[in-house]
Amino acid sequence: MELYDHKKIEPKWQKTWEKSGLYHAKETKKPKKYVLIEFPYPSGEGLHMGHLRPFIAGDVYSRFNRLSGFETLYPIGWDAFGLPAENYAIKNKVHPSISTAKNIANAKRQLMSWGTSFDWSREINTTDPEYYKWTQWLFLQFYKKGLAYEATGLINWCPKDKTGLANEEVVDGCCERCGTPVEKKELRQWYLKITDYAEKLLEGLKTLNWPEPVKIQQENWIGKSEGAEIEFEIEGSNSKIKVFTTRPDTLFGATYMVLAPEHPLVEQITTEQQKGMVEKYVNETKNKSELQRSALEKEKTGVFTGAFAINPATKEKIPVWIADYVLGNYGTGAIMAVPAHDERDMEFAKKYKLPIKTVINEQGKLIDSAQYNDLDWQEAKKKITKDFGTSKVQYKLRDWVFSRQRYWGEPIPLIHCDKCGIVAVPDDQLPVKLPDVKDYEPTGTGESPLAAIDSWVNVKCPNCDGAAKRETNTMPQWAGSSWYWLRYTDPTNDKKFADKKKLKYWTPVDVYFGGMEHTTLHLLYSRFWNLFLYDQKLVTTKEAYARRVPHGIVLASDGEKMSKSRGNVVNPDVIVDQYGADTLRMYELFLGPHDTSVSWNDQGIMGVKRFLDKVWRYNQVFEAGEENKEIHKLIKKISTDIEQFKFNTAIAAFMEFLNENKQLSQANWESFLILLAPFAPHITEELWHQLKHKDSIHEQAWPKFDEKQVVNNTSTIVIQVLGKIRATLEFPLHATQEEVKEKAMQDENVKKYLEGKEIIKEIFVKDRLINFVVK
RNA sequence: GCCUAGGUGGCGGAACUGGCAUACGCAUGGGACUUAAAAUCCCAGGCCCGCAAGGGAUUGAGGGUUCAACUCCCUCCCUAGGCACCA
Repeated sequence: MELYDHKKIEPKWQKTWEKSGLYHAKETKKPKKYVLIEFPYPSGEGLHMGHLRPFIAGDVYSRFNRLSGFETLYPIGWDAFGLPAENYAIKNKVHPSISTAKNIANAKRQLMSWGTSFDWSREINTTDPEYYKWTQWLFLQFYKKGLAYEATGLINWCPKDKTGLANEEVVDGCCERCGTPVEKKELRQWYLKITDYAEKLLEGLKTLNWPEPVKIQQENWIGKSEGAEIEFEIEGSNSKIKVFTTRPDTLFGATYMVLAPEHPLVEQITTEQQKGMVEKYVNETKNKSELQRSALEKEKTGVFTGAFAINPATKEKIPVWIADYVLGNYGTGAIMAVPAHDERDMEFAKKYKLPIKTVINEQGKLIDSAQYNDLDWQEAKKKITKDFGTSKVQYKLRDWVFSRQRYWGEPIPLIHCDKCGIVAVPDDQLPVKLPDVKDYEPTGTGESPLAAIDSWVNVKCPNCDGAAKRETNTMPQWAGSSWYWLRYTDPTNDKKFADKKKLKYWTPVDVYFGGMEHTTLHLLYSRFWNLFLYDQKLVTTKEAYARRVPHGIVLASDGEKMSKSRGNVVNPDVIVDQYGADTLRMYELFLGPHDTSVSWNDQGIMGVKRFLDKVWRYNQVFEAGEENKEIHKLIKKISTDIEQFKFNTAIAAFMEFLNENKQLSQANWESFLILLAPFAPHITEELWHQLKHKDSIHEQAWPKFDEKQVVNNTSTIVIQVLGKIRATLEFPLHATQEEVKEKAMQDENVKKYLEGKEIIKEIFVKDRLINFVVK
């Protein structure tokens, strides 16, 4: 008997499928399914086990839907702009487009070798000018609606390398490459006004079929809070300090104020005497990250400015401090501190011996608050807001820094003209192509390497024809991924980013597989783009992704993250070579539940390999037996498990079925193979053809089950005495309490525990158990 | 620090809406086949006591609710993801 030779059979079918265009999606009369995975970044190391998880899950789901009669779109592309390619270019003087093309070819080979059913006819690449033309065009729509604006912002700055650094390149506050302590540098930046969409982003969440934790995390990230803005006068100054507070009802308990060190009033109000200390403190915090500032919870620090404000309620003089636990970019950058009712304020007040005044009692009623005494705090919140301030809704969400001082990104398609100001590049001049450069080295000024290319920078103003300069910032990597699923519906259109009819057929994405780590950034950013485009009537659905299926990361066998430096990376190529793609696919799914992180370990892979060998042998010696009702249970189990993305238990069910059913009818066996086809597409296709079929197994109809065949006709009932199991007995389905009790009483072991006891209570759960409570 | 999730045999994991904890797989032990090995097939145990029948304990730790808790509640410990320039 011939053994299953994956090295021969798998590539054979991969070629056949590619040639026949089996997985190409078309706009048809059939109902559609749009299955999406987060498109990969083509790194030099190739795809790893982490990519396998969502890609195979998406593949199984897509194949299942095709078999179930849906026109199914499962597209793929490359999110290819980004930091590693640029850093590689600096080091090795290789143009990023060359290293990227090489990496894409390798990753594509890997994806093919896994037997994935991507529609390669729709492949896209964010670094392709035909693609980023539309990324630029879409950016201009934001710009034209006033949702893109310029402002200064702080970047990480390495004073030795004279270059800006990404957060990832900063290790323990120092430059990753040279170890120099990183400073902050103020630079001109472009922002997208995502905060304008805070409310819509929140509203939309309610309509989505997403896991609750993902929704909650986005909700908390947006961080809506309702409160009041209150102004405090400064003694001996015309300026006022404006604060935002969610608890205006505690105004009478505000015993001091705190400004963020970067607050614009700091310089103005600091007294001569305190000046030295304040400046020192401001400089120290400048180079702390926000994380450090809020993490150093235990050691809160601050300095007194020497100035006093007037509490508008009590008219008392209260000191104004600065402290880095107040952040400049949240609220107004200043707080009224109420130590009695806020933990952080309390800690700070204790440390610096500031007064603490309780204004709300245990029943939630106001005390020591003049005419508001005895009011419930919620009632008081309304009244005090009205009397001393204005009500205000505040979000934690901040506007999105949309520029990078780097080469390998989409140029921002704007032109600076002395006469006309900022002018958008006209549509017919898009794309603004990235020029070829010889040097990727940083300019030393913090500007993008593009700024050094005079021939590219100097242009005529599209408005007045006068001398003008191009914007030299590029977009962040997020840009290309903020709309890519729309392009898949119409990837070669050169008139529009996508045809509306095609958008209408395919969108929204039905299921989006992706990592938990993308919850608050990519997932929120791309929802924002879609909501905006919907308002511009450019797309046909409000929300981009109807359903989100997060997955856990694949850890190494030591439970740590796979990484080159730890030397624990498992290369999928090796597994494909040794065991075959079908084994790799099934083992990866069998490792554990889709949404939790799993540890890869090579040992268990033999179990799956043995199972597939068993399937192979079963087919070789196949002799038709009798119809078996067990297949109905299996069809139901596999169908519901795939729909719930419980792939590991589906595979267990396949194994159990084959262990227990040594004989099957021809029809039952063929059903089994079709059920298995989404998981192990190669071996099932081969066996299907061995059974003398001419067409592909992946074009068959998903088997149906008969609900009547699924139910058992007996039930195993557990007999408990005082909650402890003393026997398990078989009964016909739906046995009554009397029947169960009667038989249970005859059981020797049960008798032993009932002897001499009085039954004071019986709990009976139909077809499950009976519990005798005795005294 | 803040937001989100998780902790079950030697290992990966299963368990409906509170109702037989440990399905399935790995590893382990025994047996069959074989000159032998591999492959394959069959069986077993899982922590403690017992030859066995059986009994007891057990789902990160401690407490609570319940006839009944992996599941619900409280406190604590540990791990993972995110924290806005990695994507």
